[in-house]
Amino acid sequence: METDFVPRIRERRAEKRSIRRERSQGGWRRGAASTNAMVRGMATQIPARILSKIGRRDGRAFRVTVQAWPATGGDRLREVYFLTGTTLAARMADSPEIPAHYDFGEVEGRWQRNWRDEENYFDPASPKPRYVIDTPPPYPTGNFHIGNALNWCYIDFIARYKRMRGYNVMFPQGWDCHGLPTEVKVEETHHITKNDVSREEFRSMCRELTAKNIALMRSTMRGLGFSTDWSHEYITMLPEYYTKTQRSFLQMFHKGYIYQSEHPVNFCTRCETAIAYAEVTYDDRKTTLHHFDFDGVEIATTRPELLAACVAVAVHPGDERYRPLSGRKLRVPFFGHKVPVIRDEAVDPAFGTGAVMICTFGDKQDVHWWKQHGLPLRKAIDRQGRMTGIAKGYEGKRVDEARAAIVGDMKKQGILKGQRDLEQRVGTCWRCKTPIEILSGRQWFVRVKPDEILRAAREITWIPEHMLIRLENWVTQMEWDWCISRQRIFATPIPAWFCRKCHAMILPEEEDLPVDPTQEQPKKPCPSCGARDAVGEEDVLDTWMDSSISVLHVTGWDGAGTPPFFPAQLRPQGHDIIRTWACYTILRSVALTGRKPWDGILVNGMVLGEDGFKMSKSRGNIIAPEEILVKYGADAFRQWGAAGAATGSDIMFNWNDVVAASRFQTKLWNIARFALLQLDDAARSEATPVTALADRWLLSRLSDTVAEVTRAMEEYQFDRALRAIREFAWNVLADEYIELVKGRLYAKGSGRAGAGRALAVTLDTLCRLLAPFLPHFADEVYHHLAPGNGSVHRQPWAEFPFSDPVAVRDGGRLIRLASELRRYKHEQGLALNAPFGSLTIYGAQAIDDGGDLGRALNAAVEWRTEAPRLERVVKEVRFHRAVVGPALRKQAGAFMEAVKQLPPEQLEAPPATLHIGGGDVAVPPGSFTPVFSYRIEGTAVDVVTIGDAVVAIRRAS
RNA sequence: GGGCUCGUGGUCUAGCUGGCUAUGACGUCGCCUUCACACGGCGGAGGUCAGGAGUUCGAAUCUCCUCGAGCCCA
Repeated sequence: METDFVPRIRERRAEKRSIRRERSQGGWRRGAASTNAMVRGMATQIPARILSKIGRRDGRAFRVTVQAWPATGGDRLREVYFLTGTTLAARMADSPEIPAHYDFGEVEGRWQRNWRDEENYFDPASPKPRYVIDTPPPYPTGNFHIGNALNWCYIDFIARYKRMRGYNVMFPQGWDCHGLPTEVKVEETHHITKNDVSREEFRSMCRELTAKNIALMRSTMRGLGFSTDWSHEYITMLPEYYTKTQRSFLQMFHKGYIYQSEHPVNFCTRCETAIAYAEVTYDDRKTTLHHFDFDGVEIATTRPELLAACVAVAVHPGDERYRPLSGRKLRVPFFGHKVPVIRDEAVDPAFGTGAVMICTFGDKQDVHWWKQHGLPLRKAIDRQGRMTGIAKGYEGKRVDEARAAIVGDMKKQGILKGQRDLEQRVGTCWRCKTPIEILSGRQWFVRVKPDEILRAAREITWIPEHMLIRLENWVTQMEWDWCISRQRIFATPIPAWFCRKCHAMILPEEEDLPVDPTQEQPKKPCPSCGARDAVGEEDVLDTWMDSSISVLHVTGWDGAGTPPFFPAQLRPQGHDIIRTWACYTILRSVALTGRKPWDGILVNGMVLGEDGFKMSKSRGNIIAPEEILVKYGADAFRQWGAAGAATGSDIMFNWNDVVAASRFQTKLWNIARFALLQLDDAARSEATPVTALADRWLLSRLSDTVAEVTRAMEEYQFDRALRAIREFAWNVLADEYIELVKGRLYAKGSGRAGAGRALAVTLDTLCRLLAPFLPHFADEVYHHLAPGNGSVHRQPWAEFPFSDPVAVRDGGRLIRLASELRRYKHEQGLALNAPFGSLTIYGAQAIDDGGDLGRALNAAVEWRTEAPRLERVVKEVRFHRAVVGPALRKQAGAFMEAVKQLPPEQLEAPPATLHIGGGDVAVPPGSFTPVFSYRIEGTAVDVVTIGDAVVAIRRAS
């Protein structure tokens, strides 16, 4: 039976590959037939997939890890079975307290239930230094997407780190509720349009949907293990918050920041609302370019129906054809008004006839010219998409009807010169695909004062630094003020009325807020004429008006002056919204408090799909955080977030990195498990001295790691921090140290206590370093390590000054000897634990390793300081360019050539000067070292050179 | 069209103020059932550092140009 159970090695390797492949593809399938058959031989009721097997050919002990599906159905289980005799007996592990396998689902769920929200609350009364984070309030779509998740990982790393460093941390969570997407979703789900129900009813439907979506996103955030301060949650659609939005509006109005003006906006004539640029989608459509005679000048246009709105004709300043037109006025066909000819660089002389008509407004370029040249405004299209009174003869016609009619009339009059097809990108309403019109209306604006914004922006620390340039460029080239009015419903109402009698503006008092002017009348009569009949402003505020006071809100703004916790310490956000959220927040903070909003801003990159493009529904490259959580868990995801890319650069999602993270976690678990199983009373006692070389070497390396990780955390370089931890845990601790001292630990001799102590200290420190990144894992291990101490997240940050230069130097040699001799042994075809005979190590200094090397290699080791009786031959020369270059400059190349030509004895004892190119040159000390090889005559001894040591190996027969 | 960023083995990535044999992961190939871990260990192959020019004793790194990609904005 047992022999059946041990497949031949080659088969197992293939099986291992296939298991990996399946795992990387994400799901487990029922195993290959052969595997199943073997398992069925053991326990027929359990369909299972063998993951790994350990056994002994002639012994009794087999261990089999299988993936099993319980007979009752439900989730698959992963368990370890021990084969005793011919039956499978299910057992968890050899230690009941420390399971052999780390079950991330179970552990993460358990800790998330154990952690209490109160542990993360900001304490306003605390004497600790403050660390207030201006967390971004996401739009409650119901999906907390992977880009958010990355950003929140960064925030959580910082929050957890700063708490351990003794800060009073505020990690609030907001929700930026208002906006069109929710309105549209509500219309879809209720099968209505917003005009079918009252404003208030519509708003309440939106609020209901938003609340549902917030709940969904909260649960994803909890699943990722974020240490959010839920006592500082804010929701912009609630009166508590939007009262502040309205208050800020009034204050900015009174300070002269806010004004009204006529301005063009994108408008969907079917939905009868203005829409933002972000809501315009572009379609490639075929249109017709009409050439016609415009008072003697041939003009090409796709929109002849806008002739009534024509306010100028533009030509390129260098276009010779139109030089005579300069300064002239032209008469508009059909409508008779006269328009100037203007010259502008932006006109493409090669397009159409090189002369274009500027209409208010045919496209964005028209708006630009209109603004730049101070042209008059002629409205030819109304909000329903019909021609207005100025389009005499076409009044009341729809745009497309008017176009057909006017083209017909051009033909009749003989001014139509030609037509051709044109591929054109047309801006359309993202929702109904109606081509958008640019219409002018009365809008509210916030005055943008570039100097004010720049001054504050430059007082803020930008990480990475170059992100400030984006803001600077944007602010200095902004042509228009910020339009803050929207013609929508689900948003903060603009708190203003207009007197029906004298049209004066009526504003509420701050203490009367919040108000909805469409639902209520002002408390006081019109200040100009005393009338009591006012019409409420129907426009609402841009949602950036809500979110750009998030920092004021969380720092405790009550409308009077500077808030108590202002400015915040950190604003984390994406670079896609530097020009909006970051810019507007700075503008508003300066306007309302006169100060910068935060000490620093940490800009995270975008998450790109596996194909390298921004994730989007249309590309189908979206990966939801939940998918990763289910397959690999929160801690693996968080590791991906930390290590996937340098802070601030875009990060391409790839499953490999998540898999690598999860493997590191497994490795860490096994390291921790090993260490925990070694811990006895001596190891736990602070009084146990650490004296052995290897142990002191480990602690020195640990100390360096703590310093490096701390430095990286202070600079928000999470990839560097995690890399340092991985390097230490995997290479230094597991591969080098543990392999070296295992023998000492198993031997139960006198040196055991020191190694145990070193392991205990290291594991404790490692838990603290890991806590910000792998909060569940770190708490799990810490709980096993120090059961009475509570959560690792309540512990202070790792601090471990341990400087032992001798241990670093000699320990490094020892480690190198161990690893190179292990490799040598392997190359000789020996199993690594096979007897290795006796070694004599010749070195300049004796190293007291306490017998570690001998045990690790299973060899008798003798250390000698005298020179070996061997022939030494100089093999090559190694140059130290950092010494050679600065000392010799241009002669460096020639110098190195000359050194290579020296006889061996001079390489060992360099001359003071060298003759190069007709002159003597001083040999810089330390500019090169000879590399030796050794030979021996006559005896059956292998010789290996490792660094400056020579090892003579007398193999066991 | 403008701004910003980026281009490093098959794939992803580190490399900041120029100086060891260009880092690591995944993949790949070979060897190893080792008492924490086969989700492991050891080893190998695989690189014109996008291309070109310049500065320098020395360039993945600094400068300029070209090509390509991404993001944001017109």
